[in-house]
Amino acid sequence: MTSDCQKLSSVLQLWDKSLVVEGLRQMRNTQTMAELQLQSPGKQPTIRDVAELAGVATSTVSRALTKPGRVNHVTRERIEEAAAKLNYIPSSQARGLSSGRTQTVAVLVPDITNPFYFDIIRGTQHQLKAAGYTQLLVDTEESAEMEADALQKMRRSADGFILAASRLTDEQLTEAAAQQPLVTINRAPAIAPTVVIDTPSAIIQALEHLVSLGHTRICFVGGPATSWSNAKRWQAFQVETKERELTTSRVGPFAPKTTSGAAAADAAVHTGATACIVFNDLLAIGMLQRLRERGIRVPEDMSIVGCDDIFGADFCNPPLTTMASPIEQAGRVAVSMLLSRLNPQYGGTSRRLAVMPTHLTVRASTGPAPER
Amino acid sequence: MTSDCQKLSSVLQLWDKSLVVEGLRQMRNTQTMAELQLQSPGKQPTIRDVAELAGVATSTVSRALTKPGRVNHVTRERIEEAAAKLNYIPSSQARGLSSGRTQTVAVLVPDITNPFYFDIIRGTQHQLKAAGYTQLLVDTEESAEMEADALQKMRRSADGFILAASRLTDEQLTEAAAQQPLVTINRAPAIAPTVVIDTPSAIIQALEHLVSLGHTRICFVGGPATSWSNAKRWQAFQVETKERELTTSRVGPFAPKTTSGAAAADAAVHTGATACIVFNDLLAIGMLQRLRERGIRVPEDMSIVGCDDIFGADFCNPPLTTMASPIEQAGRVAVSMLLSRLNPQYGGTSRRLAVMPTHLTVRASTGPAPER
DNA sequence: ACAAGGATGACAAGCGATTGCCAAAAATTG
DNA sequence: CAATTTTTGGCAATCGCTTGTCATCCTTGT
Repeated sequence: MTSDCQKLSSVLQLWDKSLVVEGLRQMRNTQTMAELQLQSPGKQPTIRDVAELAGVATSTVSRALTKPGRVNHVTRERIEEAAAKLNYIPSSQARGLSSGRTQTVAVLVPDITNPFYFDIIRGTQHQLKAAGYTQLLVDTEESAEMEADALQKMRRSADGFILAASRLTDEQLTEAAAQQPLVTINRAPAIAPTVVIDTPSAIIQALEHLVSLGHTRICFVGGPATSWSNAKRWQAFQVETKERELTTSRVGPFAPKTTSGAAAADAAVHTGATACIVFNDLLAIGMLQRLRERGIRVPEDMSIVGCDDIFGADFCNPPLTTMASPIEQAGRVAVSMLLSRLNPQYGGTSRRLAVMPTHLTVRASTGPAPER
Repeated sequence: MTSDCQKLSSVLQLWDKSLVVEGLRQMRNTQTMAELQLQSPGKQPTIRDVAELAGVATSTVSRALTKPGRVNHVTRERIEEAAAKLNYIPSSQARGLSSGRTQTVAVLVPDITNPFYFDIIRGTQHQLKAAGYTQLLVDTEESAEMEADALQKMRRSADGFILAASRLTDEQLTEAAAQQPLVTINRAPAIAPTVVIDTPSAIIQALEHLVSLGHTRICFVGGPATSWSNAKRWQAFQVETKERELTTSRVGPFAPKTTSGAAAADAAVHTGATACIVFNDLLAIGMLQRLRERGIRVPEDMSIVGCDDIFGADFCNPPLTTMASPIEQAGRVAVSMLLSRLNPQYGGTSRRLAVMPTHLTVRASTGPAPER
């Protein structure tokens, strides 16, 4: 992959002249440590080792460590001490095998590189870790097939699933929800509990904002055809623009990536609209770039409203007016909905639907409609 | 979290008037399906079910599915057919228990929300999936302690580790490397195999670029104190600026976030430098914002060079000149280095060091030095 | 046609935990 | 102080799969 020796040595020289020597020295170290490890037979301490050291049965160790109260206070301390001394960590594999639960939740997102999902991932990650669960991140690459596949393949290895912006059909989703506990994000009309982001209401806010700036010809720049939120946003857009007697147009579908922005911008300009409501910020940012290239000024000639308020929306040029919502929190709520289903004993009232509020964040990409 | 009923219903109305009904209907569906499932005793088909259906022993099923060639061609087909019919998925738990390998690799990054790591994550994810491994993402929140902790806690559940920009001390790292297979990214002087991004050479390119633009007073804006790459970049900066007899200054350390950009910008301006080489793009973008607020023009009054070429570097204002490198590829290479260690049979020559090339991407944040 | 050898598949012993069941010990009660 | 209840901790059976060992069967060579 990289041309090696020559480049390497010059680089090393610059970085750390003693690297190679250092490496060798430490190599030797390892050797020694590895040997030390091999003295003890099975490398990792098992529950048996702990039991032996503490002078109890393995079952007692297991209970001491998982069922507080089931074991005498003082015995437990002795066990914990032994466990600590051996640096014992229970094998999640073995634990999962016998208990049937993996303490793992899989989070499926259409595209890891989309900053929108970053926030969701961060939210789920936090919440899951707090509950002692492990998160399994899966990138489904915008493909319903991969999504269904992952759902199948991992049904044994995850206790539950969180589907962000699922691309599955309603039937697939219903079926999947019957097979395993799952919570969706931004996908409401399904059997599964859902966290939705209230973008329709955001659309209203955006439209009012644009109307107040004097815009009358507004274009809806659509996202992926299979996206449920896209459909809902379009629906809200239609209803609201009709009420307000605005002239509308629609272009798309476009992939939710900055690279699709060029085509989207050109199409939008072609409609003659003076303002666009764009499926998401990624696309909107791409449009901004293209409009700038074409010499179309934002917001003087064209106003742009994005959606999601992702990383970057505040520092692009011009900064993007966008429909913001607590995405990270959506992730957290999704997790707690899922966990309350997985552990009905703890979980309080497990809701079937959570609606995350949205608000319009006005920045510099929207302005008064151009005079005609 | 959200005010419920009222808002909910209004939202539902807008979205899907039949949602509730729909929900109930599907609820019933599930009930039925769940019942169906309960008819078969153990819910998920096991290897035994497959063996029975195919008329062979479980061991044969196991071999047919994992050791191609060990089982007769025709028997295998029969088994595969049976497995497919039952929709059998082996339990990774059980498999791991007996085989001792989890087919899982943990990737530790200091901050999931940093776009730099996004690319790494994407790279590792791809490569791991291709090799049939599962990726476990861990956010260590820039903390050496959490990192060490995760390394301990997960040593049973992961076959190997990839540490991106590890915050561990050399001793900790050496110890960790002795305990389990691990590959580091951007952390060379350690026992473990490493993928480094050749930023020192990028620093040279950046300096040459700035010099060619007439800059003589250059400021190094430092990142986290515990960051190895930061140290190396500073080192390269020092060496190269001395050779070129430039006037230098250094500010920092700053957290690698846009929010730290304000302080960084103010400090940099205070040094009187006309150009900055900034630890990373995140910080640089933050500085850009602050400089703009303060009316300091970029690049007319001050040139800025970032590092990493992250998402956003191309559309911030002005677009950022930055030291780019194939980050995603770095992730991929790290994975293949790790896997070649985990599976010595396949793996070819397992390198101990891979150096990723860098190049300067010049955009609009650098320009001629201001006249004095 | 028979012995040697390789291919094939079954048996059974784990892997490291959990957990139902039960007996011994301790605490409570009358 | 005996009887009863409650704790406490051990035994052993699983969980679902892998793998070492070994018997069987089918090829071959002679």
